[in-house]
Amino acid sequence: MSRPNFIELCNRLTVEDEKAFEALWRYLGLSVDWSMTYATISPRAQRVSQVAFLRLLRRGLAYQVEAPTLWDVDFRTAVAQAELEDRELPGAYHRVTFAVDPGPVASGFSRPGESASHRTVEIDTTRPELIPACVALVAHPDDERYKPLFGRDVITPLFGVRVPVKAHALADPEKGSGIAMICTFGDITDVTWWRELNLPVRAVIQSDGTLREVGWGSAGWESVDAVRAERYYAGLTRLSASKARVKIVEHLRESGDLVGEPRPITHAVKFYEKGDRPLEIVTSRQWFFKTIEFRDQLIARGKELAWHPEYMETRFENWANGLNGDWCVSRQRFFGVPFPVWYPLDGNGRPQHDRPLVPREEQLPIDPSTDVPDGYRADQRGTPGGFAADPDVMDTWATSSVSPQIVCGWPDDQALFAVTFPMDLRPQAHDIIRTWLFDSVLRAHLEHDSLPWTNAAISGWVLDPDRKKMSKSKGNVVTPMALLEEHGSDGVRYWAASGRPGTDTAFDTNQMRVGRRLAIKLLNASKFALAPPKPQAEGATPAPDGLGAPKPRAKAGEIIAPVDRAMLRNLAALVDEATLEFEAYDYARVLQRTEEFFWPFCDDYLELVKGRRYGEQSAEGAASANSALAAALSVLLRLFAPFLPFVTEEVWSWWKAGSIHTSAWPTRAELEGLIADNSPDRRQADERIYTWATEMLFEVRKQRSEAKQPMRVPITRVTVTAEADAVALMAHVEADLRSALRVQAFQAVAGEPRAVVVEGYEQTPPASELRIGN
RNA sequence: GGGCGCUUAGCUCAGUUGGUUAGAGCGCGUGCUUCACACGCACGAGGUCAGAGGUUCGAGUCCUCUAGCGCCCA
Repeated sequence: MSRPNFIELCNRLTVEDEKAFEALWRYLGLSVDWSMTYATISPRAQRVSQVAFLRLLRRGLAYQVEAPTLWDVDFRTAVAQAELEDRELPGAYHRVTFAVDPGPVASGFSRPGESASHRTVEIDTTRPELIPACVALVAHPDDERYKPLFGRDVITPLFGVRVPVKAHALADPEKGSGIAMICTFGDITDVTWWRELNLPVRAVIQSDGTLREVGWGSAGWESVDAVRAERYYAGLTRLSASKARVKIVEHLRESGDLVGEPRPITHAVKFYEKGDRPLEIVTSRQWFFKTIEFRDQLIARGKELAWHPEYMETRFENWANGLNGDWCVSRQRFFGVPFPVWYPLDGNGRPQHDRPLVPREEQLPIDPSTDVPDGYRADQRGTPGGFAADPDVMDTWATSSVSPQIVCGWPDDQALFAVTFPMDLRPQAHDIIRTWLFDSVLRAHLEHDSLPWTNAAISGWVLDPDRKKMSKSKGNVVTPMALLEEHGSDGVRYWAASGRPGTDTAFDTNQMRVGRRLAIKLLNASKFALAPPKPQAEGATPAPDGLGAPKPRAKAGEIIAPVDRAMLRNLAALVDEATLEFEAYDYARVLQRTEEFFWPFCDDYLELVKGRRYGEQSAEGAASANSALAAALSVLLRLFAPFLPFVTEEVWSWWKAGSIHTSAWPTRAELEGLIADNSPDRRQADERIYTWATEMLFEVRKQRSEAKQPMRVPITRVTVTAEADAVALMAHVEADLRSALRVQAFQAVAGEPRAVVVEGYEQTPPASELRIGN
């Protein structure tokens, strides 16, 4: 399949996947501007990505170099440090003998303790197949055992290559025999040693993971016995590393260079996070973005960012401190944003990598594999004196890291960019702090000398019901659409919102059911709050399953009842609290607190005002309740709207114009403004009355429950004994209580201690007594 | 090996700068068709706050150590 055809198929798949994603997000009620979606492969994203790349190139912050690079032999691509993961694998230490080259210093003269032991030296290696790639041995500078060897040469087994013995602090005296073989390249430490000790390259692993052909005795591959080296190496060519290992161990055994038997161990091996075979390190030409030299500035940016939760900043800093190289952004793949670069070909058709040809910014995006650089003709592609495209594409994070710039219109819509960048918020999970977040901070720092956003809200993971991380390979992934259909989007969102920032949340359908019940409760409470005074009145048309607007609307009026005022003021306090908590990104607490208000609101307040608002007392009393209910409902709906967007929007549509989601956030003032007198004395008095009422509800309900009397049976008389000022409160709520509790008469008596005596149920005998207070 | 987080009722979790007798939901038990809601209502049982030490008049909360779990990094 050709590269353009492959890309075309990927694009088609992308379009399909995006449809599925968008359908899911819309179903979930995600409140984004759907006109501004983008894909990181779209022309606009490619343009931003390429413009940003060329600007870094011009400033010398993007560079290419032939360098040892982490390489996945199956994906055949370079891999960034951020994409690594360690996996514990069984391996084995092979103890291998190197002969010490007598050299000029060994003149029969020996020091104490130096004897036969320094005619050979034994190293331990887990990768004997890399012996042909060995360029030195290394031990710790303070290691007395090996000090005499520093500066001398040894001869590699089988291949007879003369290599120096070096000292380096990274060599661990505790590990194996305390002296290690440096190969080009077995692991990242090899790269460090190779760089810091200025060693030559003698690479044998190719990009497909097999051993290359080697001309033993030729330049760079000198051997004390090239014929013998050739003989041992012949069978290794084109074998994979693991097969070559088996073969070379046979050879070592035969030559007597293997000491004892391999000793099995378990050790951490670096993998590409998506890969199946250990990473190799191969030398190839790659593009890098300068990162290391900005480490301190990036850490400072991390401190400047408002993290939610704050402790996530540590992860950022740890990552920045652990970086040991610039960011390799080349990927040897087809589908991705191409590097917008060509190379002139010399007379022999060889690309001149140090003289890249770049397009003008206004030409971007381009695909160098199909577009032609200025000054060339299409038929010069790949011909001597012509040009060739850079074959690589960028790391996906290289594009994702400029997503704020993509969204904010950079560099083409300066007006939009000026008002939107830096953005307010990056929401993301903690596992990609080292990639998406870190890289985005880097790019904004380099390009705009600023943060890309002011806040980072770091979420946890959704774990499976057994608290295991969901992963495609483990097969414990739960696909959301079925859930949304079963529990409703509001129910699923309720569960999701209970996960606090930074905290992993186990998948819990039970919480979804709770959320669904809350949504239904809200629907029903709304139906009541908005119902006309007489439920059976003509024109009232409640829909069968609770949907639809009851009409005509309840009659409003001045709020005169103390319990109405107290409820509204409590709600006003909740609004203040919720506003502060939202501003602190503590959304889970807003939901919790709103819910904590809502259930007692239903169970106590609604019950308390039910009779009054049905007109049992007075028109004024009913109107007061109606006004309070309407105001409370309007505010509660808006507090719940971010969590339960669908049910709140439904209820809103019954009686308000426009969408609840574009309505103003509730304020304390809009509630307290409905109340004529908010003086401290009045507040306190109303609050005492309301508390008294809820205590009476509780006491009488408790006794009715203990007496196992159904609600339909009226209570004949309740005698309340309390201190005189408490008894005085009864007058304000007695009518409400009679109705809510089905009590025919209350009698309030001044006295101590407090007691509530239920004197009888119609058609039932005994009175019971229970004390409250002390 | 280093760093971060977690450990509170059977389960999932709240618990603000230390301050009465540690809370909620689910689940559980008892009762209830009460005209918004049985996807509901009322009431109830249920906790040595992982363990040990320390600071304090006072610790779930602060400090130290230990154990277990999880993540990130070597």
